[in-house]
Amino acid sequence: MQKQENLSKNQKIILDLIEKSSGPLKAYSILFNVKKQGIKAPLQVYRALDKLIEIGKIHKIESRNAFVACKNSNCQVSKATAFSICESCEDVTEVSNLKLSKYLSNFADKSGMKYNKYNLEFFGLCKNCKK
Amino acid sequence: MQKQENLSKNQKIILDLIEKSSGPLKAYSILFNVKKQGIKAPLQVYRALDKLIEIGKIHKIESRNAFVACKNSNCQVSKATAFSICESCEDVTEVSNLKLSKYLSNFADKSGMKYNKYNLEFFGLCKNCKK
DNA sequence: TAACGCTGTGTAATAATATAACATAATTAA
DNA sequence: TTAATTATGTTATATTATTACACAGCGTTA
Ligand SMILES: [Zn+2]
Ligand SMILES: [Zn+2]
Ligand SMILES: [Zn+2]
Ligand SMILES: [Zn+2]
Repeated sequence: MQKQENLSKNQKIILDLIEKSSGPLKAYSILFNVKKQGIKAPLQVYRALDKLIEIGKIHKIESRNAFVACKNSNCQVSKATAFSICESCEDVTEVSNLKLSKYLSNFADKSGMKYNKYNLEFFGLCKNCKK
Repeated sequence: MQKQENLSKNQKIILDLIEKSSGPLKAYSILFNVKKQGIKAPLQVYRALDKLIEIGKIHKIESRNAFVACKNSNCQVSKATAFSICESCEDVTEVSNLKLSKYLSNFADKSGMKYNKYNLEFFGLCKNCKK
């Protein structure tokens, strides 16, 4: 895994912001929040996001167009991601369940396709919201 | 399940187009293709898409912002979807595997979340592309 | 019939998300 | 030290999706 020390300036700024956030952040909200640190254009944000995704430091929540820090310590799983998303408060938690990831990583159907990556999003109501 | 006869004019036009397509369609490509049938504005397309998704006739491929017809006959599974996506040719196939859907529908982790829906996207190379 | 709720339509404007194109600097590899 | 690779900065633009408002059609029901 690439060390954080190897990240570029913009990548560090943006990873730092995402890691400190309590929930998923959207690209333009990230942009807004890093303007004071000299990042002025969407592309600067998207480029950093792309890199951070590539090295597994963050993940994109596809159904929300939002980005979260990886919560699996020393994550190797940018290619095998699962999240649970509360449809009421929009809280997102990264699911880390070894049985699930093994099951999905080994999944094969009759299509003859070779999978090298998956993304799973569960939806429902979190503990708080289902009260 | 709602029958196609109950669909509105715009909904029928758009479902028909998606069902006849060999792959996922994007919203503005749909718009372009139904202009001759009197559908002129993005919102008309998105409204029909929303309804068709709601009743399970189509699904959205979240990672691609594209829409496909449901291939599970008499589909009740708009709340439990799985797709395999070829990263080379962008071909998309709906995975229908009873074991998988049971496994995921019953999945529960320690988070205390009650899931009522999931979406799973597998990525890889299809038969043709991995040659 | 009239009032109402509900679903769908039409239209214009705009918001939100993401990328293309081009120029340059910094870092790494050969 | 040349070349290749990676990152940056900037402007413009493309793509995806929603807000807001006006109105039409249909079934319920008062
Ligand atoms: Zn992770
Ligand atoms: Zn919640
Ligand atoms: Zn389906
Ligand atoms: Zn392919």
